[in-house]
This record gives sequence, structure tokens and C-alpha cells, in this order.
Amino acid sequence: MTIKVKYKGISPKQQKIINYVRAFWLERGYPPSIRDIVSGCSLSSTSVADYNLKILEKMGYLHRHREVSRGIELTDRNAVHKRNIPIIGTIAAGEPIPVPNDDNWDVTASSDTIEVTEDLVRNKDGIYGLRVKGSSMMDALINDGDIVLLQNVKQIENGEMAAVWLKSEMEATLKKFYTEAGEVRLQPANNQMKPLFIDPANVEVQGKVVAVIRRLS
Amino acid sequence: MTIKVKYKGISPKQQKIINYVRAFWLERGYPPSIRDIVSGCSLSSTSVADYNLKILEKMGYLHRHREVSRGIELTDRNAVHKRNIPIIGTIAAGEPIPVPNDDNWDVTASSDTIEVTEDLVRNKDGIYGLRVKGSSMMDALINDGDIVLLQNVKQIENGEMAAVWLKSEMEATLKKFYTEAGEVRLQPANNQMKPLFIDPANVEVQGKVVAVIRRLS
DNA sequence: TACTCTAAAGAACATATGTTCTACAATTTT
DNA sequence: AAAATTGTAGAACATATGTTCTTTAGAGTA
Repeated sequence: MTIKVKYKGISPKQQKIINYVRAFWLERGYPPSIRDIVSGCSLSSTSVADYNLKILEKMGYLHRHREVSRGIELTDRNAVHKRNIPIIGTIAAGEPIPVPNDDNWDVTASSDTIEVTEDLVRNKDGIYGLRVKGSSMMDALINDGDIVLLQNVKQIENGEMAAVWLKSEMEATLKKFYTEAGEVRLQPANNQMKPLFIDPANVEVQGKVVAVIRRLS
Repeated sequence: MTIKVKYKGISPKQQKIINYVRAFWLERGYPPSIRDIVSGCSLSSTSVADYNLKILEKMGYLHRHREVSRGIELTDRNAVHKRNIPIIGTIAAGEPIPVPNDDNWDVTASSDTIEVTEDLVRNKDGIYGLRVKGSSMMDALINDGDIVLLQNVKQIENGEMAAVWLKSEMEATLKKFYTEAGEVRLQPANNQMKPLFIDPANVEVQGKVVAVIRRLS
């Protein structure tokens, strides 16, 4: 199905072209070449296509990548804002929390990623995911198999949920984080459970929990 | 939300290639050329890329259009589509579970929606969302403010998580559902908690839990 | 009319890019 | 060990494709 949009300030020919590009792209999964446009829009020459594409680009309807075959990118007004978040490892009670680095940070190289809509991680940089292993995070209301999205931050504000590594206990955990009078209070998400009071030197904050995603069935 | 699966039966190199193709496509709006793949995946020759692409095509991971520049089309399983899920109300212990109807079903009219990528709710019809109010669902590892995605189903399979309304108790709850010898067993997601045994006549299954999304900070 | 500007034709060109071939290394199978 | 299969390298080739140039036609304007 092709959705035709009415565009302002452009000729019928240009309107035809932009609709053709969109339809082609939706149907085939890659953009049309200049000559595809020529035949698809019954144009007489590649230069006519080029001429009109230049105008459309200047008006902001699309972006062309120079010298790239089929390098037409629609500036999509109904663009889906999505982000590929690399899942760099698993988090489990007895294992160190994987820390993002240049290697696993590369989304294109990462074998495992989760794609989320932008509003889940709005405006935030340094987001990565961990797959939860085991049921040790139940006090954080997080189950085996859940995916936790973390943000790589230097500082945690009081009350935020953090992924912390307890050095002497050699344990990873997810807790609400509070600094209080020379010590750190770690509070389970389930408020009815008792907090943990720890020596700050024993705590390594590895990230801030931004979201949790659980898929069932 | 798209979760990239570990692909079976293909080499790490092929896995890297397919991820690269998808990332490239998502980011730039058009597919990569063979030589883009060569440099992006640190391959040594175009023929290596070609060789592996042929295998990936044979295995159905992508489709190549012969003699077409950048004519790589990702198979549907890799395509990312988004869905707007209407959030038709809240779910709380003491309140009836809102039931979808023609009115609140209309995504365009619904005041509140959540946008998710297709494979979180893959192939499923009748998906709607409820915002969790209160902390009564903690035994399901679900917190105040979480969003629960439900599917409007007639039948629940044993072991699936269901949103049920307990008539005489006038209570909504989320539990794993089992029918057993003339009664219904409702098991909290936290397996260490005790199950509930209920007369089937007292149970109204309102929906099947498909996913849980928790946003923090 | 003459001038300007926009749009179109068609051809020619440069190169980006898919394809293929041969040789060889690495791995697995016999 | 020998053979077969699988994967890698590099180059060469054919062509798909973006770019540019010149010429021409129409439309509006002074």
C-alpha cells in the first residue's frame, strides 16, 4: 500500500518523484536509482530526475549522498525514532557486571542488541543493556531473562536505581542508591524489604538503571 | 523493541555482516554496498563479502537483487516495524481490569499510547496496555508505574501469565495460570511464593500478559 | 523583440559497485 | 596422508549509476 502525501510548493512532477521514491523504498527495501525514477515516473532523462531531485533536496524533502548509488534518504516526517542498544553481557549475582568499552560499544559489531523506541531512553547517551541471569534480582522486581537498560554515568543521584558491585561480597546487585552520613544505603525496589548499609569504599557503581523490559510467552 | 537473536548455523563473520547490514540500513536509510561491508566488517576482499552474502541469502536471512547496487533486502524477520499500543487504563488490586472495546481500541483516538517495536508483540493482535497502580503486583515482580502489555485472548494456556479478576474478592491480579483437577491454580511469578487455589467460576481471565516495561528516573 | 529564467533532452563521462575467475590456505572428512 | 570441502585473496571485468555539459524549448518580463 502506498500512502500519497500532499506536498506544498513543489511541482506535480516532484510530487510524483517523492511518492515514487517512498513507495519504491517501502516495497523493495532499498532506494531507487536515478534511472529507476526516470522509468518509474516516465521522465525523459536522467538529468531531469537529477534536476528535480536537487530541488527536492534543497527544499528538505530528502537527502542525497553524493556519488553513492541509490543514496537517496527520505527525510521522513513520520520517522520512527529508534535506538539500537548493545547488549554487552549478562548480569548475575555472583558475576562482575560487564562494563562498556570501545569494543562492545559498537552497535554494528555487537552481536546482540535490543532496539528500543527513543522515548524509553530519551536524550540519554551511553546506554547499554544487560540480560539478567538467575533470580537474585527479585528484590529489585527483576526476573530471570529480563533485560535491564543501564546508563554509563559518573554520578548517581540519591534515590536512583543503580547497578552496583559489592567488592568484598563479590556480588552484583540492583538497588536504589542513597549516600548518607559516611555510608551508602542500598534500598531494594520493594520498599518493604530491608535496606543494606555499606561502606562507600566497598561499593562500585557501574551504571544507572534506566529501564527494564520483560518479554513473556 | 527488537531483540537481535543469536543466529543459528552461521559463522561469527556472517553474524557480523548481517548485523552490520541492518545497522547501516537503519542509520543511513539505504543498504550498504559490498565494499561498505568489506570495510565495515573488516573483511579482506569483496569476494569474501559476496561469498558470505550468498550463504546468508541461501539461509533466508536476506535477499539480494542481482546486478543492483546496494540491492540487499533484509528478510522480514529482521525488519523493524513499530506499533502504537493503546493504554486503555490502569490496573490496581481493588479495581476491575479495564476491558478493551471499540472505543478505546482506536489508537488514533486514544489519548495515551506506548510505541513499541513490532517483535515485542510479534504477530499478535488485540494488544493493549495497562498502567500499574500501587504495589499490589509485586508478587508478579511488577511495580507501581510499570506498563503491562496484555493480549485480548479467549483461552489461556497453562503456565502463561494472565490478568485475572477474582469475582468474590473483587480483586485484580497478575498470576501464572494453571487449570488443575477442577480448580484453578494461580502462581506468582516469584516461584517462592505460595500459589492460590480458586474455584474456576470465581475467575475471569481478562488477558494474557505479553510484556512488561518499566521506565525509571 | 530581446532578455532572462526555468525546465527538459540527450549524450558523454567517471566511477561506484556487483560479478567472476584463479590461486591458495585452512579445515574437515575419508 | 590424501582428498574434499570450506573459506580467503586479489585482481580483472562488465555494468549500473551518479554527474556534468551542451543544446533547445517554453514562459514570463522589460
